Amino acid sequence: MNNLFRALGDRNRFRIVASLLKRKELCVCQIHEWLGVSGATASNHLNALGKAKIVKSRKDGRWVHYSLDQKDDDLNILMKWIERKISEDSELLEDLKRLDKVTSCTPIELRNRQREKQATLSCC
Amino acid sequence: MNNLFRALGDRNRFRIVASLLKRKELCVCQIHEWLGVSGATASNHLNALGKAKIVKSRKDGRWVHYSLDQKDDDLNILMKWIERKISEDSELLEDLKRLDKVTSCTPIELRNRQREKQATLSCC
DNA sequence: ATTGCATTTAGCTGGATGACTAAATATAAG
DNA sequence: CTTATATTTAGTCATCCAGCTAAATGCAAT
Repeated sequence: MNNLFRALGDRNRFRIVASLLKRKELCVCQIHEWLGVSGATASNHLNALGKAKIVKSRKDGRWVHYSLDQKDDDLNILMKWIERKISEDSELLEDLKRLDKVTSCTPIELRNRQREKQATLSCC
Repeated sequence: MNNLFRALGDRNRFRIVASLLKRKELCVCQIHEWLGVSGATASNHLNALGKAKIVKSRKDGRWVHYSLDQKDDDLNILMKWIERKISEDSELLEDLKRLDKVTSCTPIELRNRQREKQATLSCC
């Protein structure tokens, strides 16, 4: 029981949950970039959240996308509670704004753009 | 925000919260006895929960009684959620049964009984 | 005042854990 | 097949923290 709270008690893991409440699905490299920690550390945190049944993963080529695991109804209620608290937390909201910058110019999209516009040589 | 969860993430602090959901008010020595940790450790955990605004204390002579701080409505909602989860957690329920043994023969009551029945010399 | 008990504070220690880098694995693209 | 990239795993290190004991504080009863 307390393991759930332990998983949510780490600042960066909590930020991950907050980001997934906002963006539904994020890959490891996006989270790694947003948190400002190494990819390995991001991966470890996501693994910890997975063991706590808070998130689930989906493999897509060489990327692994994580999202909130919504199988448990009680946990969904808790997540709603957290979501509401976040909406009152200006510091965290500010933090989450920076998430947009990461997701608007993600490695995936970057690669796609590069592939599409290879001839024109335009880049973000 | 995550500090709340961090406070709840420790096994013994979570047990304290569970005990206070069940018994409304407990003194340090009762918690110390039930948790099976030193009085100093119990005191430290209660202090940590106090800083997280989860519990409040009331001084009564040489004893300090702790109870859930119910000033924050959002926190009350979370506590209700926790209470419901506890009611489904057989291991923790079993754990809480042992709390009755402590509270039914607490230092306070023990002292009172000793004082009252000093002549008869009967004791639990 | 002195003694005794409840609690807190201070100081210490071992274990847990979050961070890193490097190496291993997996997959996609050339 | 080779190279490049994403992720995970392994190993290391520094820090945090829960536990302890001992000492200090606060209170009440003798």
